[in-house]
Amino acid sequence: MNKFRSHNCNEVRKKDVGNEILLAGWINKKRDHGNLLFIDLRDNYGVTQCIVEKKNPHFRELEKVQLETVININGKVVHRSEETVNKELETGEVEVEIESFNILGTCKELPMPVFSDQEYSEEIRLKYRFLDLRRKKIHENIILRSKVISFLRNEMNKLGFLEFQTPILTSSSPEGARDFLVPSRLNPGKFYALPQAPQQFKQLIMVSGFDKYFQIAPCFRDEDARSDRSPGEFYQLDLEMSFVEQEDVFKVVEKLLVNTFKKFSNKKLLFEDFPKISYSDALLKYGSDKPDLRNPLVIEDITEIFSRDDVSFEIFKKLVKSGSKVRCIVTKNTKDKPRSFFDNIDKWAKNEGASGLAYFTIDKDKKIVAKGPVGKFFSEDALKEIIKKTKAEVGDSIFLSCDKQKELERITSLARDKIAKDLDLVDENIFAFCWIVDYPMFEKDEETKKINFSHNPFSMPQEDIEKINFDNPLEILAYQYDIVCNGVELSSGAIRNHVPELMYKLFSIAGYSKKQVDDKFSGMINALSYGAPPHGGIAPGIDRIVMLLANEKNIREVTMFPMNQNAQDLLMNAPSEVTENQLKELNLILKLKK
RNA sequence: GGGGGUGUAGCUCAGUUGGUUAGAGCGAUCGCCUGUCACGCGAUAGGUCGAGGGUUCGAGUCCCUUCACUCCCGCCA
Repeated sequence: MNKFRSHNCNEVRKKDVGNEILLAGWINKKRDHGNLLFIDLRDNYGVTQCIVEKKNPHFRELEKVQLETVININGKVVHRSEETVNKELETGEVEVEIESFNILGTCKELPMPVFSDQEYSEEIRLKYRFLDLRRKKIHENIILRSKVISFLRNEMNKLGFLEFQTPILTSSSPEGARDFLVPSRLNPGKFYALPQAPQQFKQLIMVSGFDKYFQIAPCFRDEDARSDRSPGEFYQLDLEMSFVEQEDVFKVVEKLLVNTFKKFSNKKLLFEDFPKISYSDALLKYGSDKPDLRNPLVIEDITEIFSRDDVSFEIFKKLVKSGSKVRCIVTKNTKDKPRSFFDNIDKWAKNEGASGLAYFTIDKDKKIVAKGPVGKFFSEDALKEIIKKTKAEVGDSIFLSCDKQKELERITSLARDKIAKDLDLVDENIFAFCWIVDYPMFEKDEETKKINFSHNPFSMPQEDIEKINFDNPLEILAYQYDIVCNGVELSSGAIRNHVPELMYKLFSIAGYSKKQVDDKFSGMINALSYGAPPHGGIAPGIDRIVMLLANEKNIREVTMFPMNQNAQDLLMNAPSEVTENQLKELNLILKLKK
């Protein structure tokens, strides 16, 4: 037995009654009855109630000890009387009669309470993260994170994947996010970049013949934060496999995620075989490439209805003539919803920058009619056509929006969420996974009209090289895929392009010369010329997986030491200024914007 | 870079139409209390109302500027 403790704070049970024990931990809570003092002692494992009476010579001293002071006590384990058993506590049938104690770590007046369910500002939580992390919920989240990572690592090992580390100081790449740069002392004027992902390294590992690789990989991207996106750094379960097709990757990852989510959550999985939705379908049916499939609402395109002569909705008809589209969302059996339900949604849409959401409800007397402000614009035949197209029924309502495709996707996607929320259609108690597949290789920047890679420039186009129509680059689809769960993008992956000539060709479409490709991707393009196996992989985001499992809406709740929105670490005071000498060694001169 | 929200005691918050000395709970300090588990009771201390400027006889409250935190857009192969 060591000098601090014989048991942890969640171990003592009835069987220990009568024994002298040593406990160590933080003072979670005191209840001082004047002649009787209760002390809840807390550690990583739990809480044990300790008790001391006035006759004990240490009583006065213990009464004065601050909360969150670290002490150890020795004392005798005793039964609690039946009325005083605490069922909330695993150790609640017993308590420890303190005989003596030591203060191991004193505690000043707390800037924020530890034992409290109150919420605190991020600022104080991050500044005193070590206190925040003592609190039950986040403490458990971080433990969950550890367990999830161990589990993933173990599963990967079982599947025959080898874990390798890849460099943290590497080279800047032209595609993708902004890099974090590190100046090189030995190479004046040159910079390393922190890896945005070990993308090129994992491909090199495949070219090196290792067959199956994984890593719990830190990734660094200098982009602005969101609630589900830490500034600076995050972790991926990075994996890559040789001699695989898309389906082989799917099989591995699907099973891995199903096992993980079943093990660490009680929520139901809506699909154990993840549905595969093409990128273009996703944008049509959900307005987004990260649809929340818990939401049953689906968007339908009914543009063609507005070229009919028996539809007199002139505003939409005019817009359609000039290239806009009309899409709609059908809500089941909403004919008895009050006017305010519809008007609120219309008002909400206007607030979101749309021109509003038109709506009508399908009803039937002798014939099918549309009720609502725009109902009168549709003939019975037109309504029948809409019903056929959207599978709507009498009693359903239809919300319509008309705009240019991109804006229309944006607003219908938001409307889908909003309407589902108002109608309470989303079951919070399930996980709905899906694959988004068939991403286009390229996209057009609407402003510059330039063709860019839409996702990963190293992805393999789907056609045979000879059949690819390079004159229509926007039509080229790639073996590129995402996993989405409950509307959260969890991973991105691809079958990689391992053919150098094809790589040069694709980069040339995005405006890179052969020389630029050779310069920027020298390691990889060179490696591909010396016997590269076909290979592919994916990289599920660990922080987001844990966020979903912990039922949290913010990534900082599952990150031990996160930075704030301005990418500052308030605890360690980073980033910070450096000395003149450090700058000089690095051949740097600061020229700050005023 | 842009838009929204928030900012009052150590912490969480209230503060009316602009009106006397800015309040509560928790925490801290002191006192009382032998069965609590959010113990209870009493008292005390604790405030640049984020900062600066303006309007006004008078500003926590209205206006302008600015800062911090946060959410969103842009960005995130």
